[in-house]
Amino acid sequence: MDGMVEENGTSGAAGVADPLSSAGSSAGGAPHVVVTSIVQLTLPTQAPSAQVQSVIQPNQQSVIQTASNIQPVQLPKGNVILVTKPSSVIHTTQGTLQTLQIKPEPNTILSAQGQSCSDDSCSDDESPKRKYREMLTRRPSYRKILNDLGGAEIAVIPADSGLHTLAVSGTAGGGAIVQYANQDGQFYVPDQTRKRELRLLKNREAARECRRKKKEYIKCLENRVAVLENQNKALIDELKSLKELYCQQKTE
DNA sequence: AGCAGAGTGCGTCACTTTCT
DNA sequence: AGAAAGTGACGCACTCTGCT
Repeated sequence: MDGMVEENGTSGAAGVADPLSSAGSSAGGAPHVVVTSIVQLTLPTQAPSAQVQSVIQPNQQSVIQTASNIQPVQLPKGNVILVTKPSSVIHTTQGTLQTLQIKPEPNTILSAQGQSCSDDSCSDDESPKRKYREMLTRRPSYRKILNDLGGAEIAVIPADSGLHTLAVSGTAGGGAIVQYANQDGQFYVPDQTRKRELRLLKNREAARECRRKKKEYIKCLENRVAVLENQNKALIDELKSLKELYCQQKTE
């Protein structure tokens, strides 16, 4: 039996763009597909299942690390197989390596371009407009990614934020609210203006939060890079010493 | 000191995704 | 389906840094 790697519950997010590589470019350029997730990994020679965590890159070899503090979960059906390279490397808790041959299941959606798709959403419509839309499909939100990674907590907006203040008192913390005088000389804020101000304020807060989460996400990826670089270095060293040992035994 | 360019954060718009 | 939340892109302001 071959090993199988599945992503949990992001089947609707096929073909998402990497926020790092897509920085500064919108619709132009080929989208680089990156999905981060908790995945369920079944190894042929290991325990029935092991919970792993990874940055998965379709069309590329993917390095997957197990996280000992994560409990295995039951995954829903209809998952996305993301690792399609036969020689993807899996790091298990035991530190052993497995080379996996991964085969798409009948109901599999592959998120990388030009790969098999048997889902209803993949019709025969190959119009440029549809392709363009598919290309623009967003990756999951940073909240979702971070939740999937089981990493940093998303902070709750404090109760004394400007948003709350505005909702209660109708005064904006940031921009000015346009006021009008009625026939009695009293000032009032037109409903439309108030709605707009509220929307702008909310969006301001949302943008701030989004940037914070983006930074957190990038930090998370950078940490992962550091870990993987260390592991890579250790593996190279190990390979080197094994080679030396082999050469020694050969010459004897 | 003055200037130019890079880097960063913010507010806003437009659009997508998620929630109710 | 409509509202709310999330986010990419853009332009602007500000700071920092290296150069003259």
